[in-house]
Amino acid sequence: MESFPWKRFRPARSVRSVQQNGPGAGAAADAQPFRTERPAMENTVTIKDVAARAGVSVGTASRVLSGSTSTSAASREQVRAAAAELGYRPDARARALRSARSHAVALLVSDVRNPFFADIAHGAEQAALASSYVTLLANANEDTVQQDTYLEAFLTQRVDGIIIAPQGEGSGNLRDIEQARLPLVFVDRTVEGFDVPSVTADNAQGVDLALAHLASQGHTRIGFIGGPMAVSTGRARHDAFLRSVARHGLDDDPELIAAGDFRSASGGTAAARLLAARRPPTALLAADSLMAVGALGEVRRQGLRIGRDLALVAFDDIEWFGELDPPITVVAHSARELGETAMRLLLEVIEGRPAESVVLPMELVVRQSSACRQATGEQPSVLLTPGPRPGTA
Amino acid sequence: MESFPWKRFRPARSVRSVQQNGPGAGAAADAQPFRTERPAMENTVTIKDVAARAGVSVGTASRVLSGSTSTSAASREQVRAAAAELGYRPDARARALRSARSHAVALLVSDVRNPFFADIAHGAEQAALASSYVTLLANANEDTVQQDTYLEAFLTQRVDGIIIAPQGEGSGNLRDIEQARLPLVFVDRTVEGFDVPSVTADNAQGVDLALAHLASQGHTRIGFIGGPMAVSTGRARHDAFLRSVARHGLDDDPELIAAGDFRSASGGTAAARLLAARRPPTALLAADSLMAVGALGEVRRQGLRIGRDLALVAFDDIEWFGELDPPITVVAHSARELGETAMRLLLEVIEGRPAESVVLPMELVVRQSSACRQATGEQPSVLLTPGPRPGTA
DNA sequence: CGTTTCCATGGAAACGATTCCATGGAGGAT
DNA sequence: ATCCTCCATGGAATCGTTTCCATGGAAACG
Repeated sequence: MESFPWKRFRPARSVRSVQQNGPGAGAAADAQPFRTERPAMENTVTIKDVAARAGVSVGTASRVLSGSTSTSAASREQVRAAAAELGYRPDARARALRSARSHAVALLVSDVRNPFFADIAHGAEQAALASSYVTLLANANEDTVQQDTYLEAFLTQRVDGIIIAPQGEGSGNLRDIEQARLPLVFVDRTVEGFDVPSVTADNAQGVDLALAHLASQGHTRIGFIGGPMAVSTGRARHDAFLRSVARHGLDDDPELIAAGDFRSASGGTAAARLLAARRPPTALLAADSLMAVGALGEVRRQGLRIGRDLALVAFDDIEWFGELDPPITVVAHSARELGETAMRLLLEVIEGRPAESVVLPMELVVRQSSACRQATGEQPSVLLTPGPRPGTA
Repeated sequence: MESFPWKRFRPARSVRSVQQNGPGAGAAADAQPFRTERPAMENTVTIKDVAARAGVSVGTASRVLSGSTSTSAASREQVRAAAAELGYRPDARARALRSARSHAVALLVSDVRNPFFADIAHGAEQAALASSYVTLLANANEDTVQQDTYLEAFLTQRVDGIIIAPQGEGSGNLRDIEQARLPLVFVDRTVEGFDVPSVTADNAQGVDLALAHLASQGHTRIGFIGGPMAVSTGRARHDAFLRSVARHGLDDDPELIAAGDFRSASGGTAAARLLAARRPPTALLAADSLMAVGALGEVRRQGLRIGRDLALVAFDDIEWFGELDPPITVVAHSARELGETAMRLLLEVIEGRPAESVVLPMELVVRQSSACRQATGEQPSVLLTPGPRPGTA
């Protein structure tokens, strides 16, 4: 496989595919094959070809193309032209192999299908792109084993750095990464005992904002739909809830606490459990948006109306939360900003600059789901007014 | 940088990071730096080290580790042991460089934040993982330029294949990919004139299911919230709508058609436009889930009730669509299956096996948003019954 | 017992880039 | 004019792996 002339010519396609999604009948079963004899990409133009065409050495070609050391205007032009004509595309693998820099970073979230993480991913990805890094986005699927599988893959792919929303305790590979001093940043979640910069939300503040808001509406029995204790945000919000309940002098009935797994179904079951308590809550705080959606459905199924019979506040805002009926009050931080910041931190670490952890403040966005004042409870508070219909900030 | 003994020993961390997300005040400003003098991963164990430790040549070590040709039981054991002890992790880049196979595939969707694509991504990713391929997931952001940027990146990263939900017409890089015969699969969308296997939904059938359902409820004026015409699914659903309207003898008033961009906000404005028509529709069909959510909000803002005053059917099911108020009727295909199938196809193409395009059938899931019979119109149809409250399939 | 076959192995080439090193020439200073 | 400096360049080493080729020895076969 030398620099044969065939590299310059593109052979006409020899076989053709089938069935360009004809709007016809359902399942297609006939098998006109789509063939590719030579599986990988053929027709690769290497820097050697470019150099030959430009009439310079590969060294010079490389210098021009990676724009490092000084080159003459003449050869610069020659090489550029040759590269353009041949449609040269540098091989990132070869480049990375030699220069110990892949310009690829990895982002491992626990579930892309969770809009919160999708936003994080989006933010991080855009930030990476702006610095011309490629992002390998992967999905731990809320599963420690899969998390480890991907970390292993990132390690063998020799990415320049990793952003992770970690599951559980530090797995073996996570330790390896830290010890190998591969640039690593935690986003949204952290793991105890890891010496790694992180971007997180101020969970304590967020819980406090939510409870202060509900307390000011007269609620004293507030149910908490928490996240898994294996995740740092789950723990943090749970602990913050306890402290904040105490601070505001609310009922600290253990029956008012239920745990979910950050997915919508678990929010439903948790809500059911809370509502079945001997003295049910008059307001709910969900530690995550998807669980809030689940709770919303369950509450409605029980014939209660959120925003009238029961107040609901959720963590994490989502684009369409304002479109729900009723629009849901949230304590939120911009997930996109979380992702962007994490990527910024990672790139700084990669470039050897100092990076410090960031804690983003949370913000309360009042919508109609928490418009109801405490009414069903036993302490008859102020007369029930329609409540100031809050703008949908 | 030779095979020095330090490779075996992990130097103690020399500097420490800061601030493990103390729940303290919001913005952290003090700057105890987190330093990484040696940016890339240090401490890399190569196959040479493994070979040396096992007392064999690198050739033998490679043969054992990649398990290709025959090796003696003795050396196999030696090499395995040495690799394990040293914590050897093969360098995927070097491996790919030599063997022209990276075991990485790329998936380019138009917007991860759209739950539909998040599901596709999830399905594809899991399928890839099962065949031990890594997935580079990227986000075209509904933007042709960014799509091209990522395709360029994939090309230089020398991925083994690409799955894409393409934007617009075939961009330059997309053509290059086809001509280079790099394995390529379209998912959900296609591009005219490309000779590439695809996995799509049977849009014509889907539209027809929806309209048949609405027509059977007595609706004759059905508003269509379409997608962008620059996207194949947008065009396909639009055309199918026109045909299906004709087939069922419904009103084909051009005022009943509005176009959005597959994001929730555009669904709201489209709904507003439709409802402002001289003779407004009694039912809406949205070409995408997010636009349906937007429409839902707008309709409610106008004081109408979906499922009572106005029927709504949407394309693409989402986990929490059943949790909305009212639960939304959809014509759906499993997005996860779409992703899985696309990945299966891609892997087949990569391995040189024949692959044929797949058209997945769509299914109607009746929920309450379409429970209302036509009532506001002028032709007094059958007496208004409560309508068979359909199960939430 | 001699010859052929086959298998495991070591050494080296190759993959496609970057980077080091030596060199020749141009230009500036003396 | 001579020397020194510096810049552009070609050639070669290198990154970590796979794969080709040659070889030595054991097994099989006559």
